[in-house]
Amino acid sequence: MYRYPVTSRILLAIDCIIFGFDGKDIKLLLVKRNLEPEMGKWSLMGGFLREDEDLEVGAGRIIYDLTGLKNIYVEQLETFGKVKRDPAERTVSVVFFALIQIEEHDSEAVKSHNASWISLDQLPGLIFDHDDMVSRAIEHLRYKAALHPIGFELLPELFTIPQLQKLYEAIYNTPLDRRNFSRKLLSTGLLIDTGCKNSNSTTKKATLYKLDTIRYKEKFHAFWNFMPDSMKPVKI
Amino acid sequence: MYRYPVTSRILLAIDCIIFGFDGKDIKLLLVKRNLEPEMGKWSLMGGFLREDEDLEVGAGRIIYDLTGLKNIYVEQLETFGKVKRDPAERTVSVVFFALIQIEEHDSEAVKSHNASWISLDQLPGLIFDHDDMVSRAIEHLRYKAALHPIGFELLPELFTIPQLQKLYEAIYNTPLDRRNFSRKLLSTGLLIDTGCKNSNSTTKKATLYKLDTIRYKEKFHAFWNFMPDSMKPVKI
DNA sequence: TATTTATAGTGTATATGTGACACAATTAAA
DNA sequence: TTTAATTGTGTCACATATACACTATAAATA
Repeated sequence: MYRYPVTSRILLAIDCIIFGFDGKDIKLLLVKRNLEPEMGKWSLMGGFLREDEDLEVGAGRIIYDLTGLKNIYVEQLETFGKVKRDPAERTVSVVFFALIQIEEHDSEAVKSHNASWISLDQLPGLIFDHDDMVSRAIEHLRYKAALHPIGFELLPELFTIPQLQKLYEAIYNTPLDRRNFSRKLLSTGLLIDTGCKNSNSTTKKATLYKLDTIRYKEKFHAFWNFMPDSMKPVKI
Repeated sequence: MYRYPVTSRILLAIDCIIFGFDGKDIKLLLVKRNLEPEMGKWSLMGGFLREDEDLEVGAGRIIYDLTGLKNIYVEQLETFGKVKRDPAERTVSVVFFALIQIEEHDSEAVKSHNASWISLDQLPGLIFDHDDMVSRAIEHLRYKAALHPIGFELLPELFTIPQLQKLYEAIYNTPLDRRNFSRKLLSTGLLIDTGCKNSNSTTKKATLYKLDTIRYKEKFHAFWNFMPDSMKPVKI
């Protein structure tokens, strides 16, 4: 078989930005790096692409390894390839963006990888260009959440409207009007009233909804302009 | 210096999707491939990433080589990495998305590369997964043009509102109402009336505008919801 | 048992933006 | 000078967004 007459072949890494929401804060799953260089410092969860592996498969493997979860929301974000980004050797990193339901993760696996959930406002400095990757991912989260109903990916299967509101307030770091938020959300037709009530609450119990997964797919592009203009994503 | 103990290093390609607009149709700059495999077939313009080269620099080099243009609108689109995407050898391709002013390109350079401008509705089948790359790029163009004022990148420095309208009609493949289009455009405050008139027209001459580049940067995120909902990007 | 406190749920008036549509103005060719 | 093609501007009805106030529920407490 023909092989290209080009000398330089490059190491390909995959790094994963894994978002979760604990009901109050948006969090990232970060690990203490267990290999040189920069061993012991905080970084994104990553790994090297295998020869027999598609990119998304590699990302799925890395995420499964750390969280025990499959079939979650993952998209490719951007590829970082500055010549000097990794001091050891030239490495190009394809960065993936994942949203998970934080309750579902396998805490044993997380512990064994020396990983932790860390709030966005308490992020430590990360190795290499991982800070840039995170900035880009937060920008993308804000962008995408204003246009498409991806917020649900961060919530449990059953959720209340106040929970959803707290999520959006966390994403955009801004208070929202309860009444307008509720009306706008319900008008999307994406929520199904389960009839049940939230039992956690100490006062009036909120209605539990679930996502209408059929309409979710239909309406994935019809969620535009969900956030007010003043909240439109701006680089941070 | 430390080097990672991983065996597989991979060939990294860059492919560029270059859009132009001739006043009537959106066009892509495609080349007849001059190396094996698939020599002689249509493909995107591409090349291999050099060892000493950042990704964007590589993309800039490839685009400059073909068009003679620098400082144009380029963004990274997506990285394609299916194991079998290139039959010769595993190659991961980082795809870039470029918008150029079609009048400005160096037609000698284009000719010497066996390249042609081809309308979106007359695209030939392309090699490998380049068709997928193009689909993704068209989707991205529609998405982005509805949210950000990038259409200007495809027009000459001086342009008329009817020209701009034809551009958006071409992007979304739909007729738009002249009056509403004009009102919406002017309300962005991005256009500066040059006082001049278009001389090409055979009937009433349209006013020539130029882009307010300062407001362009300020308003890059404030262009949301520009297209009607019915035109929101849908996968093709 | 009544009251208090915290949170959830619904309604309305006003302003703003959008889409549909009609008419006047300009230019060159017939 | 009439005609045909294209550009520029105005208006009305309707939908949507925002700001804001009141009612309902549940648990703790007086």
